Amino acid sequence: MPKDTFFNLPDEKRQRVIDAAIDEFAERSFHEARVTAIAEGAGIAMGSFYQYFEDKKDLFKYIIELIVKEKLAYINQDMMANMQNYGFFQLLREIYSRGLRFAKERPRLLAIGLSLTNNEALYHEVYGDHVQTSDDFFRKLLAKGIADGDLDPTIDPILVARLLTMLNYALADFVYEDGKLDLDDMEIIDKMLNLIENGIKNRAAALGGC
Amino acid sequence: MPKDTFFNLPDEKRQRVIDAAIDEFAERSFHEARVTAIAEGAGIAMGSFYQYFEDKKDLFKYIIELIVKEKLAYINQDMMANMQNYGFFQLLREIYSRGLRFAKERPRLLAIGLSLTNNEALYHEVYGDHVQTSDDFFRKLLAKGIADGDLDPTIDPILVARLLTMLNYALADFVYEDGKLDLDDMEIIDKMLNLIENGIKNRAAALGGC
Amino acid sequence: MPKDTFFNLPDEKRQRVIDAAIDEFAERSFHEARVTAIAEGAGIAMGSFYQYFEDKKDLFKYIIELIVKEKLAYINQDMMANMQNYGFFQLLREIYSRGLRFAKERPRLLAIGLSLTNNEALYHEVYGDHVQTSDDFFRKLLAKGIADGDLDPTIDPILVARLLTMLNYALADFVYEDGKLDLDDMEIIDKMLNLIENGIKNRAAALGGC
Amino acid sequence: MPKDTFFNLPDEKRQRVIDAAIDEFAERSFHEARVTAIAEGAGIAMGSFYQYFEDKKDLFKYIIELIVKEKLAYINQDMMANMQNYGFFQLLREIYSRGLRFAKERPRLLAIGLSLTNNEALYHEVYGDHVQTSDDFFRKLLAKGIADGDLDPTIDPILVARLLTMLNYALADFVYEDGKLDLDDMEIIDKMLNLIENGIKNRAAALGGC
DNA sequence: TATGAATGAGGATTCATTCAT
DNA sequence: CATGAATGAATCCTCATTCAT
Repeated sequence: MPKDTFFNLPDEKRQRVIDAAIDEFAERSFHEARVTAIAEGAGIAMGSFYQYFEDKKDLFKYIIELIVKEKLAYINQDMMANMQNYGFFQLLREIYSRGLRFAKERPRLLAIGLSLTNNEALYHEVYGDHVQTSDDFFRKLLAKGIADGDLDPTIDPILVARLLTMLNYALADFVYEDGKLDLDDMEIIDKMLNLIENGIKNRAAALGGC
Repeated sequence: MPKDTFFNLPDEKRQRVIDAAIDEFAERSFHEARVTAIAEGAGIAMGSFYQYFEDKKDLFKYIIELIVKEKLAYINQDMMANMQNYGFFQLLREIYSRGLRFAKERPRLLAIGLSLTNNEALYHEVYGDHVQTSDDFFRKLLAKGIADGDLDPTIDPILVARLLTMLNYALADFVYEDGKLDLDDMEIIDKMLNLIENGIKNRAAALGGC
Repeated sequence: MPKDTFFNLPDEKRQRVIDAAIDEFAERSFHEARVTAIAEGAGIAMGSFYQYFEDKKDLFKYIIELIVKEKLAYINQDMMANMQNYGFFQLLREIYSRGLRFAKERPRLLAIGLSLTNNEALYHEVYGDHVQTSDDFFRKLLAKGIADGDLDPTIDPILVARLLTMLNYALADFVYEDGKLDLDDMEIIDKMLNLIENGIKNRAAALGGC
Repeated sequence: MPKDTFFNLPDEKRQRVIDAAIDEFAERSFHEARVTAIAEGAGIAMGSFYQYFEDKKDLFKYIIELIVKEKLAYINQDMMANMQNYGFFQLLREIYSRGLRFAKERPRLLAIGLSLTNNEALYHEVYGDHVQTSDDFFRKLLAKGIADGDLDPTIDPILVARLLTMLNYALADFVYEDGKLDLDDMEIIDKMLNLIENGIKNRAAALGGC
């Protein structure tokens, strides 16, 4: 947790530090990121850095926290608060499209987040054990979907929750790789939702006799 | 490419070096990994390391090569060679189950591989541009599946190929997180294949009138 | 170019660093010179060295720059500015005597300069291509001497310029070898100038019949 | 002094070692020269090197010895043995032209020799104190020249001997810098001898009334 | 609180020389 | 004698963090 001195900083200066940190952490892994580069990027003295933060990790955790907050801001809070009024696929579509927008509009934040997922030790240090997983959220969503009769009741919610999480990352990755895919955003999402809904089996053939 | 001196080493010693390297690279990213730790872990002098390898990257590339070879050894070469005799889902099941076995039996190798996918610069240095992607493979498989009438011909093969790749990673991740899931291997795979095949929609309800 | 931190140092400390560097570079070639020895000699931490300089070469270039400046300070700027008022041999005498004084008073600086002339690669890195050679200067001087009628117009200015440069080095060498010669400075110079002027032929005999 | 094992080597192999050493020492200073490069260049094992030589310096001294011998071979022994039959300038011309030929035909040997002159410590270790100087030789030559009436008896033989030595180096340098001068060899030498003989003063003017 | 210099613990790499076979 | 692997001291350089003002 940053020191009080950091929060007492004039907004503009505090923001400069945050921006410099995001720049550096987006570019390099936590270990490779250099405190000097951040201080220089923010236009503050090295010594000041340690007036504001315990150490490099302290800043990093703070940045991750900001990213999580920012990510949440992308979610349609209103819709989430009134989940019960929406169908499962409607909600899923909303979640994915907001996630994709975040990825496109905040690519550096996304990069930092992704890099964190690849450093298990650091990940646990940042999130502790109460790993507020995206899995948890999807599990609830799935439970609701089954209860509402939208979903096949025989699916394994734990497995599917994980897959939905992974597919969310997959979407982000498409963006991160910058346009490997030539579809516009909603088209990708709708195709993906269709797959999730119906799978890839050639149903026409299978249902031929129907 | 390691120097001849390395390949002339007695098997036991060479293996010690490889093991020490795998230990270190599984634990830390390429940048964080310490040559000293590897040398110490292998019980050789620092100087010896540089008799065997050009530099740290030289060793790393070699280890990656070993991992790729090892991974290939897990694949059912016979089945792949006779692809045309098998159905799409049969092949996919085989691929996933072999991949999962590799992940369970060689978790450290998997970890190194995953960490490499997160360092784009290094990744390209190791693989060059001829990156024989898993995507490519799945695209061919999908084309065959559509041609054979196994798959819905309206799916987007590029998107689906990517999703199949991601799901493969997802499987590995389950294992890497060590038993978060309480299903046995084939059960996971079959459930996953079922989802891929049929999606998660409540078909019973939908087809009620049929 | 040293970093600002170096120039912001208290004079005394900065001078200590410079002295330690001169000591080391006078004793050992650029490659042999040890940064640690310089840091230790200056009483600073290894890390500080790299706060002041980019790297070893950065310091070396700076020292060379100082030497050049110092050498220039030995030259009679006034006389050089008013070259046209002096005869060729008068100017040459001045140049040689000033050069000799520099060599005697700053032997370590001389040693560094001489050692640089023996590392062609480094030399070019330090001076680039605009190598303001001593040859160039002597060529101009010779042209003037011929125009003024002081010099035999049939001499080859390029060759002679080079020889005058070499003789300048020869003078420095006498000094560097510490008193191999028992003449006092001006006597050496006058003898040398006499040789340059008249050669070593026994003119008395040759002109006997005149 | 190389060990007996070295001298017992088949000629061809011994020569390979010598050539490899000359290559390396011509390219890099003594300190920078790598024993490994020499061993590799000669096609011998590292261990063998130390069967032949005490250490790197041992080989270096030996190479210097060879160079001195080779240099002597360039001198017209016959003429030197019968010095008394030749005039001073005749002998000087011979010495310089032979020296120049050596420089042109054995540039790598020359390079090694020159580099040695720039490492005083090493120089003394190689030659000890009995520095068989070229100076000594020229002094004798000058004494003879004066006795014969060829030279101005008022010159300082010690100074002039040194200058003649330096001019010899100057010649070598011209060659080493590869054709900075567009004169053919004998022309350079004759011009140089003329300068040494007569100096550069405009004698025509001075002797106008004669 | 701000500053920026000082510190020193690493870490990669080189290479002469020794050693075991 | 030949071989070539083994060794480890030396050296440059980086950078998080501390300190003094």
